[in-house]
Amino acid sequence: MKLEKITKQAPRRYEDACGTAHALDLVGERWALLVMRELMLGPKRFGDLKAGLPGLSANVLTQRLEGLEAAGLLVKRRLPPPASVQVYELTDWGREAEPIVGALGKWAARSPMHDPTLPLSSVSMMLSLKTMFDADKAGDVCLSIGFRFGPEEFVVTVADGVLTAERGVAGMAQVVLTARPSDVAAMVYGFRALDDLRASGEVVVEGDPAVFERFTDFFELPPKAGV
Amino acid sequence: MKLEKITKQAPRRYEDACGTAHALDLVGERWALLVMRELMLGPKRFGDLKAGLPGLSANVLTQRLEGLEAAGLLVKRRLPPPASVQVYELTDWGREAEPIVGALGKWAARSPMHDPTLPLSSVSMMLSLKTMFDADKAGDVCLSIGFRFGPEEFVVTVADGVLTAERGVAGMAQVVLTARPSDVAAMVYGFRALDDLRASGEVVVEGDPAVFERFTDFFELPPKAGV
DNA sequence: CGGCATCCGGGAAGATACTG
DNA sequence: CAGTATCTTCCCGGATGCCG
Repeated sequence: MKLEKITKQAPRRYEDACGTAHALDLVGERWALLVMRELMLGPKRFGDLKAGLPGLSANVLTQRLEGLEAAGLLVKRRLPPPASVQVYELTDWGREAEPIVGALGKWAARSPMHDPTLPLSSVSMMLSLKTMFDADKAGDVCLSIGFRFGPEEFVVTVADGVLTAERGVAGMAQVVLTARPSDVAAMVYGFRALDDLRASGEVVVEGDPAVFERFTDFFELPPKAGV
Repeated sequence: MKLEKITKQAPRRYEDACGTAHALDLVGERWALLVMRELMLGPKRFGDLKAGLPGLSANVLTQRLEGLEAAGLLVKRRLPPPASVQVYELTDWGREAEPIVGALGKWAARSPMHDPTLPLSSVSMMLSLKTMFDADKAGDVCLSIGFRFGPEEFVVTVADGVLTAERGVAGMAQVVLTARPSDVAAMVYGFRALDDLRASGEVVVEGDPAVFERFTDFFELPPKAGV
């Protein structure tokens, strides 16, 4: 007897013509924007999404995926054989929210109660690099760094004052780091030294470590607000 | 016997170093960002905030104001005599969220289910003008429009491809409109003609109506996504 | 009237267990 | 692995009432 599904009452909305209010109708529910964040660097499977969002339970993830799909922000797609696996992928419009996600992150980094030492997902680490990159500090330096986070690999390149971060084969880069995302954050934002983390075995470097240390100079956390 | 306040359990947080997640810790609760929106053009009183946010109940507004104050995004201030009235005012850091609020609005305006004919507050109307202004369309035109929304007055100026919108004395402008915010939106975004709304008495113009009609050419809604 | 506390009903979020 | 079903907890929204 589970045919009480007829109700399907409309989701709660701000009845407001303001675009900001409508944005919150679309992505204002808890976890929704973080689900989009996890998809910003490419499609993901249900389980990988859940793994990147500790604290999010499966039923809520299902609801958010349904809502975001209904809004036209993502699509459920089946990868071609031999993978034949179901993934969730942002639409073009969904991807257009990336600068907003980045701007939110940069803005909130000024919060006195922001704790940058908490764990974070590999995708948010990569997006953080894109957001906090300072082109002036980089000048015309040209370099590439590969990151291995367990089975996930990313390549970050800096050239002509532009930083790009994408999924790719880490081994293609000048230097390759094998680390946890939070350790990369600690090094890039100056909380821990590379040598320190290499000594404890938490970070493994293939290639010239000096290239990565140069790379970390391109980033700086913004000053805290108020205080 | 109301000393059961000891609980005070910590607010629910995403335990995530990602700046975006922390932004949602700060302003991710329902209504929080819209409360900030209402304060973007200057301090407001409790009752005026509530009036600008239909559907928001007083107890929830109290909670949001407490949360935003604890986060350092706004301060509760008492106006000097003879007003001697309590108002809520964004901090500098809080005001820095304005481009994010604007970007969210512009992004969400592309939603197929966005209904720009719903009512909206005077503040969101003014912010909408700032966000959707197209400098290329304006060229080097120079003009000023005054808006009267009941007791609230705003002045919008366009000069050298820059639009500013602030509280001020509407009568100082070249043209003054007395209207509801949603009627201004209808004209600016091309759903209704000025003459039409003047004929029905919903909009009153002091000064040259042609100046306002020129003004409306500087705005256009973005194309809908997907479809 | 403005600001805040209290109580209540409904619904969303969170945790766990279960199924194909 | 990819969800669904169920239960509990908590938040949201509305109403009421107190107090300055």
